[in-house]
Amino acid sequence: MIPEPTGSPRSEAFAKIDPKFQMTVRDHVHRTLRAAILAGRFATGEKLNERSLAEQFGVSTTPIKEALRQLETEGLVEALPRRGVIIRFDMSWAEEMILARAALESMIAHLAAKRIGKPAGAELTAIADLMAKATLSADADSLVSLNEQFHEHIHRSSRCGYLAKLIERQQFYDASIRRVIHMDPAERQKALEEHTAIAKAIVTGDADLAERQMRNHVVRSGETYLNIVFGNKKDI
Amino acid sequence: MIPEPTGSPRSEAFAKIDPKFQMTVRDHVHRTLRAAILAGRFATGEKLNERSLAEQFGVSTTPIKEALRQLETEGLVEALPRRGVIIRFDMSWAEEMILARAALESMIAHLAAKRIGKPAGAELTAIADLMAKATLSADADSLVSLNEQFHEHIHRSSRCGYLAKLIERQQFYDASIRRVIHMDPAERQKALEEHTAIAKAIVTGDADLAERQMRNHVVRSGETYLNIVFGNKKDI
DNA sequence: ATCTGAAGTCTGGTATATCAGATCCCACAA
DNA sequence: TTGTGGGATCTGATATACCAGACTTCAGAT
Repeated sequence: MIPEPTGSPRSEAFAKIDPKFQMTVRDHVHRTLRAAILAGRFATGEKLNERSLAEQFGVSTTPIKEALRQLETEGLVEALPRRGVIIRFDMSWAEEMILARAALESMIAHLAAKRIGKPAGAELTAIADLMAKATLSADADSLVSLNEQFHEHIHRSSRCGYLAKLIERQQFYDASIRRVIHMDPAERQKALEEHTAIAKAIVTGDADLAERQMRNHVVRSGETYLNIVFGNKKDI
Repeated sequence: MIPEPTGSPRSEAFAKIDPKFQMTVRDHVHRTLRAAILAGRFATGEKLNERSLAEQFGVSTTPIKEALRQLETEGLVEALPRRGVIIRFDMSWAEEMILARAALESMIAHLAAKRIGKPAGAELTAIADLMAKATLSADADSLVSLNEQFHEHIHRSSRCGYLAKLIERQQFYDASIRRVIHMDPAERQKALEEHTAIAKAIVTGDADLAERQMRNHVVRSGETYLNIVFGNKKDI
């Protein structure tokens, strides 16, 4: 994610830092609350109090309000005008987030298969090869990182900025949970097979196949995450 | 969209008004800005000034900031910390919104085909029949309304709240533009055929067919809208 | 003429104040 | 006991104040 310098005059020039990296209070609140919600630390329907949150974070209500507005647009909380916001997240919501990601990620895989070039295709294959190695050596940390690179590379190859952004918001598990999933040898092997197949389909330009395989991959692995996060309970 | 009373004691009882209907300043600003952006009244990369917007709307900057936060999460503007927000919308963004909607709407059609019951299926068929009548009589206004009902009904039948919400945000054209599109007899006929086919696939429970047809419908009609809004110019 | 950098200005980020709708409580009447 | 209603309280919505980072400008140096 390091931005490339736009025609650096000297080879020793440093890359510009991306303004996005700067942290503001509202972003911190947003990320923290989002993580807490997705971790199930609030019950669906639970009310959030702006003043109380402001006090807990040790800030004023202004950045809290802005963070809540973002969560609202993401669909994780619901705003009842003049009454406050309530949590809107449970297992069924997570299931739908998986479906949304499956739909979008498969669409982007389809486009990537159509639009990827020779060099980018080679890179994708290279990432898949590294995944194969990491799977053999049971290197969970590398797998988590490679997984990210893999999907990120496909996003870039599709040249779809909007879709890529949209997909980012459909993730309800974080890196620590991803690490857990990669500890299981069977799961590791399954994921590798899927990734390899997806890479092959994309590189060979088989858009429809890439789409189907990506969708199945996201749904299947998503269900695995679902079981980890919600502990197999199919209640409610 | 009238909420049904939860066990009204008297048949004469009034239905509760949905709190969502209440309008707040930030919602008004949000909708207005969103419509303006989608109507192409700002150039991509153009900077928005909070104080200037506040003055134009005749309000303080607080609701403006909140509205901008929502637009940011929707992906229509980009926030550069401590530097402001810039517009992020052009034809390619609109194209991706169509693809997103196609992906999500087809996923929801798939689920609706699996989950719809007898009575809801009959209602869907009824809506399709009304569409046929309105198409024959060239009633553009009814078609716009029925179109909304049609998709809304499928959303409800899929029992997917999150996906339905997500889809709502992928619309870059408003009712007035929809009316324009329904003025064209050829387009009207094409849309009717697609709607009829989708309804049939859903009612008969053919999930995969419903999915494919919905996707093609959204992409095709989306391209028509694209041509109207961006006037066929394939530049940039 | 070009570059540097210090001062001034602009503008987003945060804190605080105020208002009004929503909710809660409890006395009082039927 | 149950239900009504008025007032106290809570809390979200909005306005305003203030600070600090970002940008602009321009004088002075090279």
